[in-house]
Amino acid sequence: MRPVSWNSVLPMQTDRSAAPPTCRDLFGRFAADVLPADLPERTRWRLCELAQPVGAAAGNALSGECADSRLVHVATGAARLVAHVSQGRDQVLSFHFAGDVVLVPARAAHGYTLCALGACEGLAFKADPLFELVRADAALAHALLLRTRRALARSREKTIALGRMTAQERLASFLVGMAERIGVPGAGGCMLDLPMSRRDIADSLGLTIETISRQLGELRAAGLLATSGRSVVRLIDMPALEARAGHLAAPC
Amino acid sequence: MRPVSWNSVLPMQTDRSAAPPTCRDLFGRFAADVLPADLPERTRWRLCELAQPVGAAAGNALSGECADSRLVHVATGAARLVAHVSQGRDQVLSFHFAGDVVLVPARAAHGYTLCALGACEGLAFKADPLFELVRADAALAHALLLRTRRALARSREKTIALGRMTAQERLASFLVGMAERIGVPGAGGCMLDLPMSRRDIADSLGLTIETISRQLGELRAAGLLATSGRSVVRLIDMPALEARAGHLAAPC
DNA sequence: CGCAAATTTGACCAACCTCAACAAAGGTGG
DNA sequence: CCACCTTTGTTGAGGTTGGTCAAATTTGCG
Repeated sequence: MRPVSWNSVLPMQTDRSAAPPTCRDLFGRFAADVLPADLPERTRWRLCELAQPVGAAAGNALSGECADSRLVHVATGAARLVAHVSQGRDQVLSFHFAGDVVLVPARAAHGYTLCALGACEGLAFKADPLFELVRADAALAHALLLRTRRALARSREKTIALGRMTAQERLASFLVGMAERIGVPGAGGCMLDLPMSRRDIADSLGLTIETISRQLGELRAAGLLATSGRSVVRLIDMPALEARAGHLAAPC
Repeated sequence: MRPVSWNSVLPMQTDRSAAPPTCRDLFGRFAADVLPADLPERTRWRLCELAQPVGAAAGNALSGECADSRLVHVATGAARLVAHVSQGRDQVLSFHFAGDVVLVPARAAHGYTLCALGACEGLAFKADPLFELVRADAALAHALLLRTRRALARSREKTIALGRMTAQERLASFLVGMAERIGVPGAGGCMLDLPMSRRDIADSLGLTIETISRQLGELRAAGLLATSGRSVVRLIDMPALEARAGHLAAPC
């Protein structure tokens, strides 16, 4: 039972050199993930000009607090979008994995940072010129609109969790959500290798690390899941977890 | 689902006032608020075909729990988007006023309802055919993307409030936000005429009506605001309110 | 003016936070 | 490969914020 190490796979190795991936590599991934197939060459070129490769090691900012808002495509690794409320009070707004696109707001009523969980790299675009470009291409606009709608839906789910759920419901809801995104179904339950720490989970669910730990313990005691090491969780009874997550039963 | 013609009249119950707005009126408002000026006539026509007038009196559903998600343009009045967690546990996701556009999700892990606060009317579009249309028009897509980005930003602010703020900070933050949207600046402070009840505010901030009442009392005692009747609030000291809302000071 | 609904207030309670000590994990260097 | 050590996570005791229940009060409509 040796947990798979995230970091062993991640170190950025393009091909021959030890150099970080070229903008070209990253742009290829970005294009494959989000750009429509029939995007005009001219627009593609403009996008490539706007793209800035970003990368960071565990815990560091991919795209720090910034005067203008940005859109970041995560190519490898995982990241968290954090809002800084005040000294020692952070709120994780969302987690992101390879293939995701994140809108990182400019500093406003609060500061925002996109932080790497483990090594992470991607492409950043300044929002203003990007959305100016988008204005001219319906397919691109449609693609970004779809992503933004999905982000909105996730954000609303989080609002529901933080506003009206108990600690246990929030954690169950978090685990079910992660299972959908990065879970590996297998015999005896869905395997999760969580790239984020207890603190990240706590800051995401509006709780403390102690509460996360205790609630995990309760779910373990109830036989709904098993843990192994820091990051591996096996979800044994998904239906029961979904029930505790306060999910509606099948529509009437 | 009934086809709608240019001349059809709003299917609303009573109209003591002379002229209830026709679908034409509503579409005109919608077009003025969100459609780009140079939208092709053909697209405009298709949109008009998709539009369904909706309206409700205080407390009633404008667009109830539904099998498919919808986009609603609020023409007059105000509304709240509510998620139903379980019997007696509701979470208000957002408030909307005349001119706003709301994405009402289909029933999924939770049920969603768009409810009128006071009399409210608008136009609803089924999301799927609408976003199919959007695919062909960059300007329209751009307009909706902008609205969706704004909704995402608001949703994130709410996440921050619910996750990491105290009751008083949440209320201050709510009041500051409402002041920006529907406040009327005047001598001696910004006047707010809140269309929502204490319960709505509580369900929006993840608190109870009692806590809202108590915190309002504290802010009143601190001289930051004055209340008059159920719905009128005068924000006397905005800077102090913003400070209590946990807003960052001016950028460094 | 009368009344039902909304709001305010008070007393008490519990979920979750805080603080502190302890245990496990997993990386490092011998 | 193992001992060490730092970081991360777990567990326990006690405090606080905000929830719950109940009653008094206000509001604004008819």
